[in-house]
Amino acid sequence: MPYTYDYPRPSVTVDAVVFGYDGTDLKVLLIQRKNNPYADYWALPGGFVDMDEDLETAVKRELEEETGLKDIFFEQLFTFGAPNRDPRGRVISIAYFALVKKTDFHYANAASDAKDLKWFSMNNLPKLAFDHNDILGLALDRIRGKVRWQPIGFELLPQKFPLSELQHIYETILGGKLDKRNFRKNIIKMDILTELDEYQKDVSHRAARLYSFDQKKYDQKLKEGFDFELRQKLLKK
Amino acid sequence: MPYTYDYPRPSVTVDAVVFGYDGTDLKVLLIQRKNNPYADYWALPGGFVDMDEDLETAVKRELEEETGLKDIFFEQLFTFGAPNRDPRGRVISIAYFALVKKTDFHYANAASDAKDLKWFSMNNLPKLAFDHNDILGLALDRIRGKVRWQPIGFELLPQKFPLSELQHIYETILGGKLDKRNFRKNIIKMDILTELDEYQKDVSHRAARLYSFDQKKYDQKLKEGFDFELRQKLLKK
DNA sequence: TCAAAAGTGTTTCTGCTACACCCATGC
DNA sequence: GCATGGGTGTAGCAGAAACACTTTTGA
Repeated sequence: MPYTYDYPRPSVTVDAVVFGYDGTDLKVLLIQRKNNPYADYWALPGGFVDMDEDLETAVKRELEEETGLKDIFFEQLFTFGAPNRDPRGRVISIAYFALVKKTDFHYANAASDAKDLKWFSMNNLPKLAFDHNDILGLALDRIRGKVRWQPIGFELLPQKFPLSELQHIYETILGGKLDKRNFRKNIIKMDILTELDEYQKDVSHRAARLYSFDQKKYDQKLKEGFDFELRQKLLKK
Repeated sequence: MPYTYDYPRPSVTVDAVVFGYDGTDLKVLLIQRKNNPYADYWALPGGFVDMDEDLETAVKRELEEETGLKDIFFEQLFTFGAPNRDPRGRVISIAYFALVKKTDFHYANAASDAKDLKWFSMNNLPKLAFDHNDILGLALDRIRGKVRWQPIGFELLPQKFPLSELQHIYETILGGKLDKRNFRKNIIKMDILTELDEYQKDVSHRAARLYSFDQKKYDQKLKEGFDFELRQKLLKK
Protein backbone atom coordinates (compact mmCIF):
# COMPACT_ATOMS: atom_id res chain seq x y z
CA MET A 1 0.00 0.00 0.00
CA PRO A 2 2.10 2.90 -1.25
CA TYR A 3 1.85 6.54 -0.20
CA THR A 4 2.17 9.27 -2.77
CA TYR A 5 3.00 12.96 -2.35
CA ASP A 6 3.52 15.90 -4.71
CA TYR A 7 6.88 16.71 -3.17
CA PRO A 8 9.58 14.45 -1.77
CA ARG A 9 9.52 13.92 1.98
CA PRO A 10 12.22 12.82 4.41
CA SER A 11 11.87 9.92 6.80
CA VAL A 12 11.60 10.95 10.43
CA THR A 13 13.02 8.90 13.27
CA VAL A 14 13.64 9.30 16.97
CA ASP A 15 16.76 8.15 18.82
CA ALA A 16 17.32 7.77 22.52
CA VAL A 17 20.53 8.29 24.45
CA VAL A 18 19.84 6.30 27.60
CA PHE A 19 22.18 7.01 30.49
CA GLY A 20 22.44 4.70 33.46
CA TYR A 21 24.56 4.58 36.57
CA ASP A 22 25.76 1.32 38.09
CA GLY A 23 27.41 2.68 41.21
CA THR A 24 30.73 3.15 39.47
CA ASP A 25 30.41 4.59 36.04
CA LEU A 26 28.12 6.47 33.73
CA LYS A 27 26.81 4.04 31.12
CA VAL A 28 24.90 4.23 27.83
CA LEU A 29 22.57 1.63 26.45
CA LEU A 30 23.34 0.57 22.87
CA ILE A 31 21.90 -1.90 20.40
CA GLN A 32 23.82 -3.95 17.90
CA ARG A 33 22.47 -3.62 14.38
CA LYS A 34 21.61 -6.73 12.44
CA ASN A 35 21.20 -5.30 8.95
CA ASN A 36 23.00 -3.01 6.59
CA PRO A 37 23.88 -0.24 6.58
CA TYR A 38 26.25 -0.51 9.54
CA ALA A 39 25.43 -4.18 10.20
CA ASP A 40 27.09 -5.34 13.46
CA TYR A 41 27.78 -1.75 14.53
CA TRP A 42 26.42 -0.55 17.84
CA ALA A 43 23.80 2.18 17.64
CA LEU A 44 21.36 4.19 19.72
CA PRO A 45 17.93 2.65 20.21
CA GLY A 46 15.26 4.34 18.11
CA GLY A 47 13.07 4.05 15.06
CA PHE A 48 10.45 5.59 12.85
CA VAL A 49 7.78 7.96 14.08
CA ASP A 50 4.23 6.81 13.41
CA MET A 51 1.94 9.27 11.67
CA ASP A 52 -0.46 9.68 14.55
CA GLU A 53 1.85 9.75 17.55
CA ASP A 54 3.65 12.53 19.31
CA LEU A 55 7.46 12.60 19.09
CA GLU A 56 7.94 11.87 22.76
CA THR A 57 5.40 9.06 22.57
CA ALA A 58 7.33 7.63 19.64
CA VAL A 59 10.69 7.58 21.37
CA LYS A 60 9.17 6.06 24.51
CA ARG A 61 7.44 3.38 22.47
CA GLU A 62 10.57 2.51 20.53
CA LEU A 63 12.63 2.31 23.66
CA GLU A 64 10.17 0.04 25.38
CA GLU A 65 9.92 -2.20 22.33
CA GLU A 66 13.65 -2.52 22.02
CA THR A 67 14.76 -2.62 25.64
CA GLY A 68 11.75 -3.09 27.91
CA LEU A 69 12.50 0.18 29.70
CA LYS A 70 9.57 2.43 30.51
CA ASP A 71 8.44 5.22 32.81
CA ILE A 72 11.81 6.88 32.83
CA PHE A 73 12.97 10.46 32.50
CA PHE A 74 13.05 11.84 28.92
CA GLU A 75 14.04 15.16 27.47
CA GLN A 76 14.42 16.32 23.90
CA LEU A 77 18.05 16.88 23.00
CA PHE A 78 18.54 18.02 19.42
CA THR A 79 17.37 17.27 15.90
CA PHE A 80 19.92 15.90 13.48
CA GLY A 81 19.25 16.39 9.81
CA ALA A 82 22.45 16.45 7.74
CA PRO A 83 21.47 15.31 4.23
CA ASN A 84 23.91 12.38 4.19
CA ARG A 85 23.71 11.13 7.73
CA ASP A 86 21.96 7.96 6.54
CA PRO A 87 23.18 6.31 3.31
CA ARG A 88 19.66 5.06 2.51
CA GLY A 89 18.28 8.53 1.97
CA ARG A 90 17.17 11.61 3.81
CA VAL A 91 16.46 10.79 7.42
CA ILE A 92 15.84 13.42 10.04
CA SER A 93 16.18 12.25 13.60
CA ILE A 94 14.93 13.86 16.77
CA ALA A 95 17.28 12.77 19.55
CA TYR A 96 16.23 12.46 23.18
CA PHE A 97 18.19 11.67 26.25
CA ALA A 98 16.85 9.50 29.02
CA LEU A 99 17.96 8.63 32.54
CA VAL A 100 17.48 5.24 34.16
CA LYS A 101 17.23 4.61 37.86
CA LYS A 102 19.64 2.15 39.30
CA THR A 103 16.76 -0.15 40.24
CA ASP A 104 15.76 -0.48 36.58
CA PHE A 105 19.32 -0.80 35.51
CA HIS A 106 19.67 -4.54 35.09
CA TYR A 107 16.26 -4.99 33.63
CA ALA A 108 17.26 -3.73 30.23
CA ASN A 109 19.93 -6.38 29.97
CA ALA A 110 17.62 -9.18 31.04
CA ALA A 111 14.87 -8.23 28.61
CA SER A 112 17.06 -8.84 25.61
CA ASP A 113 18.90 -11.94 24.52
CA ALA A 114 21.92 -10.08 25.90
CA LYS A 115 23.67 -10.32 22.61
CA ASP A 116 22.32 -7.29 20.81
CA LEU A 117 21.75 -4.99 23.81
CA LYS A 118 24.50 -3.76 26.07
CA TRP A 119 25.48 -1.06 28.52
CA PHE A 120 28.75 0.65 27.60
CA SER A 121 30.84 2.78 29.89
CA MET A 122 31.15 6.35 28.64
CA ASN A 123 34.91 5.94 28.99
CA ASN A 124 35.05 3.07 26.59
CA LEU A 125 32.76 3.62 23.65
CA PRO A 126 32.92 1.79 20.33
CA LYS A 127 32.59 3.53 16.99
CA LEU A 128 28.87 3.83 16.46
CA ALA A 129 26.63 3.64 13.41
CA PHE A 130 25.56 6.78 11.51
CA ASP A 131 26.28 10.04 13.37
CA HIS A 132 25.47 8.44 16.70
CA ASN A 133 28.82 9.31 18.22
CA ASP A 134 27.99 12.97 17.64
CA ILE A 135 24.59 12.55 19.22
CA LEU A 136 26.12 10.87 22.22
CA GLY A 137 28.71 13.59 22.58
CA LEU A 138 26.05 16.25 22.59
CA ALA A 139 24.00 14.31 25.12
CA LEU A 140 27.00 14.15 27.44
CA ASP A 141 27.56 17.88 27.13
CA ARG A 142 23.92 18.46 27.90
CA ILE A 143 23.80 16.29 30.98
CA ARG A 144 27.01 17.91 32.26
CA GLY A 145 25.59 21.35 31.77
CA LYS A 146 22.28 20.41 33.25
CA VAL A 147 23.28 18.55 36.38
CA ARG A 148 24.32 21.73 38.17
CA TRP A 149 20.97 23.42 37.56
CA GLN A 150 18.36 20.83 37.74
CA PRO A 151 18.27 17.95 40.17
CA ILE A 152 18.46 15.25 37.51
CA GLY A 153 20.95 13.23 39.53
CA PHE A 154 17.98 11.66 41.33
CA GLU A 155 16.71 10.16 38.09
CA LEU A 156 19.74 7.89 38.06
CA LEU A 157 19.23 6.59 41.59
CA PRO A 158 16.68 4.33 43.26
CA GLN A 159 13.98 6.05 45.27
CA LYS A 160 15.97 5.66 48.47
CA PHE A 161 19.65 6.48 48.40
CA PRO A 162 22.48 7.67 50.63
CA LEU A 163 23.98 11.11 50.06
CA SER A 164 27.32 9.61 49.20
CA GLU A 165 25.87 7.93 46.13
CA LEU A 166 24.33 11.17 45.00
CA GLN A 167 27.67 12.86 45.45
CA HIS A 168 29.38 10.14 43.48
CA ILE A 169 26.98 10.63 40.58
CA TYR A 170 27.73 14.31 40.52
CA GLU A 171 31.44 13.58 40.58
CA THR A 172 31.11 11.03 37.81
CA ILE A 173 29.12 13.31 35.54
CA LEU A 174 31.18 16.42 36.21
CA GLY A 175 34.48 14.59 36.09
CA GLY A 176 36.04 15.76 39.35
CA LYS A 177 35.75 15.55 43.11
CA LEU A 178 33.53 17.50 45.46
CA ASP A 179 34.19 18.29 49.10
CA LYS A 180 31.95 16.00 51.13
CA ARG A 181 30.92 18.42 53.86
CA ASN A 182 30.19 21.25 51.47
CA PHE A 183 28.25 18.97 49.16
CA ARG A 184 26.02 17.80 51.99
CA LYS A 185 25.41 21.33 53.18
CA ASN A 186 24.48 22.44 49.68
CA ILE A 187 22.13 19.58 48.93
CA ILE A 188 20.41 19.71 52.32
CA LYS A 189 20.02 23.47 51.99
CA MET A 190 18.02 22.99 48.79
CA ASP A 191 15.41 21.36 50.99
CA ILE A 192 14.07 18.90 48.45
CA LEU A 193 15.16 15.69 50.18
CA THR A 194 13.31 13.69 52.81
CA GLU A 195 15.51 12.26 55.53
CA LEU A 196 14.33 8.68 56.06
CA ASP A 197 14.62 6.47 59.11
CA GLU A 198 16.20 3.80 57.01
CA TYR A 199 19.77 2.84 56.48
CA GLN A 200 21.89 0.96 54.00
CA LYS A 201 22.01 -2.80 54.37
CA ASP A 202 24.68 -5.35 53.68
CA VAL A 203 27.57 -2.95 53.62
CA SER A 204 30.80 -3.80 55.37
CA HIS A 205 31.08 -0.49 57.15
CA ARG A 206 28.85 1.96 58.95
CA ALA A 207 25.48 2.06 57.18
CA ALA A 208 24.53 5.42 55.69
CA ARG A 209 21.19 7.06 56.21
CA LEU A 210 18.87 6.97 53.21
CA TYR A 211 17.12 9.93 51.67
CA SER A 212 14.42 10.30 49.05
CA PHE A 213 13.74 13.05 46.57
CA ASP A 214 10.57 15.03 47.34
CA GLN A 215 9.08 15.81 43.94
CA LYS A 216 6.23 17.87 45.42
CA LYS A 217 8.53 20.10 47.39
CA TYR A 218 10.68 20.50 44.31
CA ASP A 219 7.76 21.50 42.08
CA GLN A 220 6.60 23.91 44.77
CA LYS A 221 10.00 25.58 45.06
CA LEU A 222 10.34 25.69 41.30
CA LYS A 223 7.14 27.71 41.08
CA GLU A 224 8.45 30.10 43.69
CA GLY A 225 11.46 30.73 41.48
CA PHE A 226 13.94 28.96 43.71
CA ASP A 227 17.38 28.52 42.18
CA PHE A 228 18.83 25.02 42.43
CA GLU A 229 22.28 25.82 41.19
CA LEU A 230 25.01 23.75 42.79
CA ARG A 231 27.81 26.27 42.85
CA GLN A 232 30.26 24.06 44.61
CA LYS A 233 33.81 24.09 43.34
CA LEU A 234 34.88 21.07 41.33
CA LEU A 235 38.17 19.70 42.61
CA LYS A 236 40.69 17.98 40.41
CA LYS A 237 41.06 14.26 39.87
CA MET B 1 5.79 14.52 -10.61
CA PRO B 2 4.65 12.46 -7.65
CA TYR B 3 6.83 10.78 -5.04
CA THR B 4 5.87 7.39 -3.69
CA TYR B 5 6.92 5.59 -0.51
CA ASP B 6 6.02 2.29 1.13
CA TYR B 7 5.15 3.98 4.41
CA PRO B 8 3.55 7.35 5.09
CA ARG B 9 5.91 10.23 5.81
CA PRO B 10 5.38 13.54 7.58
CA SER B 11 6.20 16.91 6.06
CA VAL B 12 9.17 18.61 7.66
CA THR B 13 9.43 22.36 8.05
CA VAL B 14 11.65 24.85 9.82
CA ASP B 15 10.46 27.95 11.67
CA ALA B 16 12.45 30.92 12.89
CA VAL B 17 11.84 33.04 15.95
CA VAL B 18 13.71 36.20 15.05
CA PHE B 19 14.39 38.53 17.94
CA GLY B 20 15.43 42.12 17.43
CA TYR B 21 16.11 45.06 19.67
CA ASP B 22 15.22 48.61 18.70
CA GLY B 23 16.72 50.44 21.64
CA THR B 24 13.54 50.15 23.66
CA ASP B 25 11.95 46.79 23.44
CA LEU B 26 12.54 43.18 22.51
CA LYS B 27 10.77 42.51 19.21
CA VAL B 28 9.86 39.47 17.10
CA LEU B 29 9.54 39.37 13.36
CA LEU B 30 6.25 37.91 12.09
CA ILE B 31 4.67 37.30 8.72
CA GLN B 32 1.02 37.60 7.88
CA ARG B 33 -0.37 34.53 6.17
CA LYS B 34 -2.20 34.89 2.89
CA ASN B 35 -3.79 31.46 2.56
CA ASN B 36 -5.73 29.02 4.64
CA PRO B 37 -5.37 27.55 7.13
CA TYR B 38 -5.02 30.56 9.39
CA ALA B 39 -5.33 33.09 6.54
CA ASP B 40 -4.61 36.64 7.81
CA TYR B 41 -3.09 35.31 11.03
CA TRP B 42 0.45 36.30 11.93
CA ALA B 43 2.97 33.48 11.96
CA LEU B 44 6.67 32.74 12.31
CA PRO B 45 8.71 32.84 9.11
CA GLY B 46 9.62 29.39 7.86
CA GLY B 47 8.90 26.72 5.30
CA PHE B 48 9.67 23.30 3.95
CA VAL B 49 13.07 21.68 4.14
CA ASP B 50 14.53 20.71 0.77
CA MET B 51 15.72 17.13 0.42
CA ASP B 52 19.36 17.98 -0.06
CA GLU B 53 19.90 20.78 2.41
CA ASP B 54 20.86 20.83 6.04
CA LEU B 55 18.27 21.99 8.57
CA GLU B 56 20.16 25.11 9.47
CA THR B 57 20.70 25.89 5.81
CA ALA B 58 16.98 25.49 5.26
CA VAL B 59 15.93 27.90 7.98
CA LYS B 60 18.50 30.47 6.85
CA ARG B 61 17.33 30.19 3.26
CA GLU B 62 13.68 30.53 4.20
CA LEU B 63 14.37 33.54 6.37
CA GLU B 64 16.34 35.27 3.68
CA GLU B 65 13.66 34.56 1.07
CA GLU B 66 10.91 35.88 3.27
CA THR B 67 12.59 38.79 5.02
CA GLY B 68 15.90 39.57 3.35
CA LEU B 69 17.78 38.96 6.61
CA LYS B 70 21.01 37.01 6.41
CA ASP B 71 24.29 36.38 8.23
CA ILE B 72 22.69 36.52 11.63
CA PHE B 73 22.96 34.40 14.76
CA PHE B 74 20.98 31.13 14.69
CA GLU B 75 20.50 28.36 17.19
CA GLN B 76 18.27 25.32 17.17
CA LEU B 77 15.50 25.64 19.73
CA PHE B 78 13.17 22.65 19.77
CA THR B 79 11.31 20.33 17.44
CA PHE B 80 7.53 20.45 17.50
CA GLY B 81 5.66 17.40 16.30
CA ALA B 82 2.22 17.08 17.86
CA PRO B 83 0.09 15.08 15.40
CA ASN B 84 -2.55 17.80 15.03
CA ARG B 85 -0.49 20.94 15.09
CA ASP B 86 -1.26 21.55 11.42
CA PRO B 87 -4.80 20.83 10.16
CA ARG B 88 -3.48 19.86 6.71
CA GLY B 89 -1.72 16.77 8.02
CA ARG B 90 1.32 15.65 9.90
CA VAL B 91 3.91 18.39 9.92
CA ILE B 92 7.02 18.26 12.06
CA SER B 93 8.77 21.56 12.54
CA ILE B 94 12.27 22.25 13.75
CA ALA B 95 12.23 25.67 15.38
CA TYR B 96 15.24 27.96 15.55
CA PHE B 97 15.76 31.26 17.22
CA ALA B 98 17.74 34.04 15.65
CA LEU B 99 19.10 37.38 16.85
CA VAL B 100 19.31 40.48 14.69
CA LYS B 101 21.75 43.32 15.17
CA LYS B 102 20.31 46.73 15.54
CA THR B 103 22.03 47.80 12.33
CA ASP B 104 20.08 45.19 10.36
CA PHE B 105 16.92 45.91 12.20
CA HIS B 106 15.11 48.17 9.78
CA TYR B 107 16.20 46.27 6.75
CA ALA B 108 13.72 43.49 7.28
CA ASN B 109 10.88 45.95 7.16
CA ALA B 110 12.15 47.65 4.03
CA ALA B 111 12.61 44.38 2.15
CA SER B 112 8.95 43.55 2.37
CA ASP B 113 5.97 45.47 1.15
CA ALA B 114 5.51 46.31 4.84
CA LYS B 115 2.09 44.84 4.80
CA ASP B 116 2.80 41.19 5.45
CA LEU B 117 5.98 41.53 7.52
CA LYS B 118 6.15 43.27 10.87
CA TRP B 119 8.09 43.55 14.10
CA PHE B 120 5.94 42.98 17.16
CA SER B 121 6.87 43.92 20.68
CA MET B 122 7.06 40.90 22.95
CA ASN B 123 4.71 42.74 25.29
CA ASN B 124 1.99 43.00 22.72
CA LEU B 125 1.69 39.83 20.69
CA PRO B 126 -1.27 38.80 18.58
CA LYS B 127 -2.72 35.30 18.57
CA LEU B 128 -0.55 33.42 16.13
CA ALA B 129 -1.19 30.66 13.60
CA PHE B 130 -0.67 26.98 14.49
CA ASP B 131 1.24 26.42 17.74
CA HIS B 132 3.44 29.40 17.08
CA ASN B 133 2.58 31.07 20.36
CA ASP B 134 4.02 28.04 22.14
CA ILE B 135 7.16 28.17 20.03
CA LEU B 136 7.59 31.84 20.79
CA GLY B 137 7.08 31.25 24.49
CA LEU B 138 9.77 28.61 24.52
CA ALA B 139 12.13 30.85 22.58
CA LEU B 140 11.67 33.59 25.15
CA ASP B 141 12.41 31.18 27.99
CA ARG B 142 15.50 30.04 26.17
CA ILE B 143 16.88 33.49 25.52
CA ARG B 144 16.22 34.46 29.14
CA GLY B 145 18.01 31.41 30.40
CA LYS B 146 20.84 31.82 27.98
CA VAL B 147 21.65 35.48 28.29
CA ARG B 148 23.27 35.02 31.68
CA TRP B 149 25.61 32.30 30.43
CA GLN B 150 26.58 33.18 26.98
CA PRO B 151 27.27 36.65 25.68
CA ILE B 152 24.44 36.65 23.17
CA GLY B 153 23.46 40.21 24.04
CA PHE B 154 26.07 41.37 21.54
CA GLU B 155 24.20 39.70 18.70
CA LEU B 156 21.42 42.23 19.16
CA LEU B 157 23.69 45.26 18.97
CA PRO B 158 25.70 46.92 16.22
CA GLN B 159 29.41 46.21 16.18
CA LYS B 160 30.14 49.33 18.19
CA PHE B 161 27.98 50.08 21.18
CA PRO B 162 28.07 51.86 24.54
CA LEU B 163 27.86 49.76 27.71
CA SER B 164 24.59 51.36 28.68
CA GLU B 165 22.88 49.84 25.66
CA LEU B 166 24.23 46.44 26.49
CA GLN B 167 22.93 46.85 30.02
CA HIS B 168 19.55 47.89 28.72
CA ILE B 169 19.34 44.75 26.60
CA TYR B 170 20.07 42.61 29.60
CA GLU B 171 17.43 44.46 31.58
CA THR B 172 14.90 44.10 28.80
CA ILE B 173 15.47 40.38 28.37
CA LEU B 174 15.64 39.58 32.06
CA GLY B 175 12.76 41.85 32.97
CA GLY B 176 14.34 43.87 35.77
CA LYS B 177 17.01 46.45 36.54
CA LEU B 178 20.73 45.99 37.09
CA ASP B 179 23.02 48.16 39.17
CA LYS B 180 25.05 50.20 36.71
CA ARG B 181 28.40 50.11 38.47
CA ASN B 182 28.23 46.43 39.19
CA PHE B 183 27.17 45.64 35.64
CA ARG B 184 30.14 47.50 34.22
CA LYS B 185 32.53 45.81 36.59
CA ASN B 186 31.17 42.39 35.66
CA ILE B 187 31.21 42.88 31.92
CA ILE B 188 34.66 44.47 31.87
CA LYS B 189 35.98 41.69 34.09
CA MET B 190 34.97 39.12 31.48
CA ASP B 191 37.62 40.70 29.29
CA ILE B 192 35.92 40.10 25.96
CA LEU B 193 35.28 43.73 25.00
CA THR B 194 37.58 46.12 23.20
CA GLU B 195 37.49 49.66 24.49
CA LEU B 196 37.40 51.89 21.41
CA ASP B 197 38.53 55.48 20.99
CA GLU B 198 35.16 56.34 19.59
CA TYR B 199 32.13 57.90 21.16
CA GLN B 200 28.43 58.20 20.55
CA LYS B 201 27.33 60.92 18.15
CA ASP B 202 24.25 63.07 17.99
CA VAL B 203 23.17 62.54 21.55
CA SER B 204 21.97 65.44 23.64
CA HIS B 205 24.16 64.60 26.61
CA ARG B 206 27.66 63.44 27.30
CA ALA B 207 28.65 60.96 24.61
CA ALA B 208 29.38 57.45 25.83
CA ARG B 209 32.48 55.52 24.91
CA LEU B 210 31.92 52.73 22.42
CA TYR B 211 33.02 49.13 22.83
CA SER B 212 33.13 46.16 20.50
CA PHE B 213 32.85 42.47 21.18
CA ASP B 214 36.11 40.57 20.67
CA GLN B 215 35.06 37.24 19.19
CA LYS B 216 38.63 35.88 19.15
CA LYS B 217 39.21 36.61 22.79
CA TYR B 218 35.87 35.06 23.58
CA ASP B 219 36.61 31.85 21.66
CA GLN B 220 40.00 31.69 23.33
CA LYS B 221 38.56 32.05 26.83
CA LEU B 222 35.83 29.58 26.01
CA LYS B 223 38.46 26.97 25.19
CA GLU B 224 40.20 27.66 28.47
CA GLY B 225 36.95 26.85 30.25
CA PHE B 226 36.24 30.38 31.36
CA ASP B 227 32.81 30.87 32.90
CA PHE B 228 30.83 33.80 31.54
CA GLU B 229 28.02 33.69 34.02
CA LEU B 230 26.60 37.08 34.87
CA ARG B 231 25.66 36.50 38.50
CA GLN B 232 24.51 40.00 39.14
CA LYS B 233 21.37 40.41 41.17
CA LEU B 234 18.27 41.38 39.25
CA LEU B 235 16.53 44.33 40.87
CA LYS B 236 12.82 44.85 40.69
CA LYS B 237 10.99 46.80 38.02
C1' DT C 1 41.20 -4.35 66.38
C1' DC C 2 41.32 -3.02 61.89
C1' DA C 3 39.35 -1.28 57.65
C1' DA C 4 36.12 1.59 55.40
C1' DA C 5 33.00 4.84 54.93
C1' DA C 6 29.56 8.02 57.67
C1' DG C 7 28.90 12.04 59.72
C1' DT C 8 29.71 16.72 61.55
C1' DG C 9 31.32 22.82 62.62
C1' DT C 10 34.06 26.67 62.28
C1' DT C 11 37.27 29.98 60.40
C1' DT C 12 38.90 32.21 56.37
C1' DC C 13 38.45 34.37 52.27
C1' DT C 14 36.37 35.67 48.03
C1' DG C 15 33.38 38.17 45.55
C1' DC C 16 28.83 40.35 45.24
C1' DT C 17 25.85 44.20 47.02
C1' DA C 18 24.86 48.62 48.15
C1' DC C 19 25.45 53.14 47.47
C1' DA C 20 26.28 59.00 45.80
C1' DC C 21 28.65 62.23 43.51
C1' DC C 22 31.05 64.73 39.73
C1' DC C 23 31.56 65.01 34.54
C1' DA C 24 30.62 66.17 29.75
C1' DT C 25 27.52 67.63 26.28
C1' DG C 26 23.53 69.73 23.81
C1' DC C 27 19.91 72.72 24.13
C1' DG D 1 22.61 76.96 33.47
C1' DC D 2 20.07 73.03 33.41
C1' DA D 3 18.70 68.56 32.01
C1' DT D 4 20.37 64.16 30.69
C1' DG D 5 22.85 60.29 30.92
C1' DG D 6 28.21 58.95 31.50
C1' DG D 7 31.41 57.45 34.45
C1' DT D 8 33.78 56.04 38.87
C1' DG D 9 35.44 53.46 44.25
C1' DT D 10 34.76 51.35 48.70
C1' DA D 11 33.03 49.32 52.90
C1' DG D 12 30.15 45.72 54.50
C1' DC D 13 28.29 41.33 54.17
C1' DA D 14 26.83 36.76 52.53
C1' DG D 15 28.13 32.59 51.25
C1' DA D 16 31.63 29.34 49.43
C1' DA D 17 36.17 27.12 50.42
C1' DA D 18 39.09 24.75 53.28
C1' DC D 19 39.87 21.62 56.58
C1' DA D 20 40.33 16.85 60.57
C1' DC D 21 38.53 14.11 63.71
C1' DT D 22 35.07 10.89 65.88
C1' DT D 23 31.53 7.28 65.01
C1' DT D 24 29.66 3.03 63.45
C1' DT D 25 29.72 -1.41 61.49
C1' DG D 26 31.36 -5.81 59.49
C1' DA D 27 35.04 -8.80 58.86
